[in-house]
Amino acid sequence: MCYAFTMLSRIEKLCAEKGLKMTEQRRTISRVLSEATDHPDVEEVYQRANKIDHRISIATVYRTMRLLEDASVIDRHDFGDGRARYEESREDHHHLIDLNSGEVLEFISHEAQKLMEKIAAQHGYELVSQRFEIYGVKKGSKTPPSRRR
Amino acid sequence: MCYAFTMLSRIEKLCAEKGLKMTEQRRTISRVLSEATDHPDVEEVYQRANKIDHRISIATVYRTMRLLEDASVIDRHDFGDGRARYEESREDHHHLIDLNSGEVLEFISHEAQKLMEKIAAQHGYELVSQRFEIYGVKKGSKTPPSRRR
DNA sequence: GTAGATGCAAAGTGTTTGCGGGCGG
DNA sequence: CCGCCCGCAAACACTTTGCATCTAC
Repeated sequence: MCYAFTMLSRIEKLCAEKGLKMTEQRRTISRVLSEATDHPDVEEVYQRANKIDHRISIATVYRTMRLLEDASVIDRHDFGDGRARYEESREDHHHLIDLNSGEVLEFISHEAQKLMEKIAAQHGYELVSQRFEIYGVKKGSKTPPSRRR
Repeated sequence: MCYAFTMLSRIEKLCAEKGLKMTEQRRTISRVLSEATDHPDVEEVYQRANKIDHRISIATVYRTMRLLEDASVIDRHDFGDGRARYEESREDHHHLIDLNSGEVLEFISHEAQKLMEKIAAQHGYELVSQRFEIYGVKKGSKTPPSRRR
């Protein structure tokens, strides 16, 4: 239940580190993000934040998302639909995108992690980030439709 | 040496299949694409095509890229810089993106391929496409800089 | 009190599209 | 010659930004 506490400590840590102000808008957006279990886009975050506090503009959402992303508090993803999707940062998980429903499933694969590091090393590179995404349709379903914005 | 032949046969096959016209513009764009060894974006393809035949507009490049992509003649990628990058379709290779130079290295990994199929299957999905990308910096180099458009 | 945050609307970017004219089959 | 294709410019979707105002510290 200590969502609020958990979330605040994380954000406050960020603000302390970077000397940022903890405004009402940032608090609201942070709350929305820490309560989300999906991968909302900016518009969606904006809608949810607006329900809580309608004095919030989409420009602020964009600015705050970038802020939190730069601080590594959230991760930005691009699942191929032309806009950014976000989630609180966590380690070691990847995504399986259902091309029919747009639903995003998460999975963990240590194998993948090790494989990436190995390949990076083989090429003389240091792994900074990676993308390991699977796009598929439920077994037995028909149309492997055309994605796209 | 038979670049033109190889390329034409591919495109002509596509045109035959889909009943499309082989216009001068499409021929030029196809030639540019089959000669490329990198992963040009639309602007770059446009520049190269324009050098060969300046009666070509960027709108046509966009339309042709989509056409070829839909026909699975080329693959579209998104390496996180906000625009689409293309290459002739080939199987089983993935990308390592140098975050400092933007350079894209290719590598093959059967392990990755098998891993993806396994994971998709485990979740009851049929693998349609995947993304296996490594973003890194050369070992020993400093700034793991900020990407972004 | 002041640096930094916000809201608003305008500007940017990459991409798509409606339309009249042009060209390949 | 007919229908698909092209160039042009306007429209789009998402994101960023300049400026005046407001607010957390």
